[in-house]
Amino acid sequence: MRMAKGVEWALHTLLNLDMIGGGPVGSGQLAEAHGLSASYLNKQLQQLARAGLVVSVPGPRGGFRLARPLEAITLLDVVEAIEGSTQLFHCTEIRCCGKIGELSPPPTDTCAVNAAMRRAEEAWRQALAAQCLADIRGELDRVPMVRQVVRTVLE
Amino acid sequence: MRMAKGVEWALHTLLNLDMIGGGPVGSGQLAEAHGLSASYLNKQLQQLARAGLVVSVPGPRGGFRLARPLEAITLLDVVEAIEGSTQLFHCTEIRCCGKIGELSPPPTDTCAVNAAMRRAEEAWRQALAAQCLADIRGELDRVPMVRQVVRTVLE
DNA sequence: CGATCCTGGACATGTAATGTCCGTAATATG
DNA sequence: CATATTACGGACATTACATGTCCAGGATCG
Repeated sequence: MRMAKGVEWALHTLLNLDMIGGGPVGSGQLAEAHGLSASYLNKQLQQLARAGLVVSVPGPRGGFRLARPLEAITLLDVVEAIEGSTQLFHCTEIRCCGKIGELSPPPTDTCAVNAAMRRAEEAWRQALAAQCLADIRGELDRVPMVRQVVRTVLE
Repeated sequence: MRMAKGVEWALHTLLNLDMIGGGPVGSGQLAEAHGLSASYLNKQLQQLARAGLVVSVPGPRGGFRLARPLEAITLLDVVEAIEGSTQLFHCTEIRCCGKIGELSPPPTDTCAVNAAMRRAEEAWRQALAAQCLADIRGELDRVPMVRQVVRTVLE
């Protein structure tokens, strides 16, 4: 049970896109900035584009730019864009299988185990939705050099 | 990003062990109850035993029994026993890699991205720890037949 | 027109969950 | 004591999915 690395890549890349300003940046440059695989990061950026978090610009001098300010992008937005779903627990209804399932009447309610796990995940989702990327940028800005280095690397 | 099925198996099996009462039940019977793979469920039960949630009894008429009442077993206990860890996000410190990493001074603080993700996961863990299996049993008991069927199947 | 860059699919690789098998140890029963 | 039953634990095969690569298209700028 482990989140895809693409989430980490996407979060740092979105923060870099913000620090550089408005112009689009190519996926190759964004990959070089953190030593990532260019073609694979490109896949993640396409998912961010489909989710409406970034805008893709084809052609020379093209690339990706933020679709909206970091204040309007939550951690949940990014996780769902990359992972596709934030559902950790998948109920397979084993209460309906085996001997117990055969002897039990077909259930009409939702599985109590499933419901309990979903309640916990909802707390996670809310905590993800309560934090936006601007909050993280605020922490980064307390460290000197960071913004300057990013601008140097991405021109 | 998906939780192991073993967590679902373990939760239902622990609930069954409670409904049957005190005597140990073999992993084969517990697997038949929900149509699960006997040898694989046995692995999960061994992990629950190592975590101290169940007690294993070798020999004929042996099996597994609860180590403590359901009031003292939380969802977090079970998830950690099966998954080994509840850490979803793994920071690979990509801020130290690539061109940005080379130009930046070695960081002394924890990565802000990592910190934010950990805050969200902590909310999840707390929600898991706030629910015990006795709560789920309470919901199950509102459905008729359940307890009776389990006792019939597991003798 | 040609170079650059995104798009999207196909494909290969690596890793972890899932599932099976078998030999060993422990213990209740006859 | 002998045997059957059960847990224990390692080795192995299978499957699913994340990761990574590659290539043929399409869009756009100069």
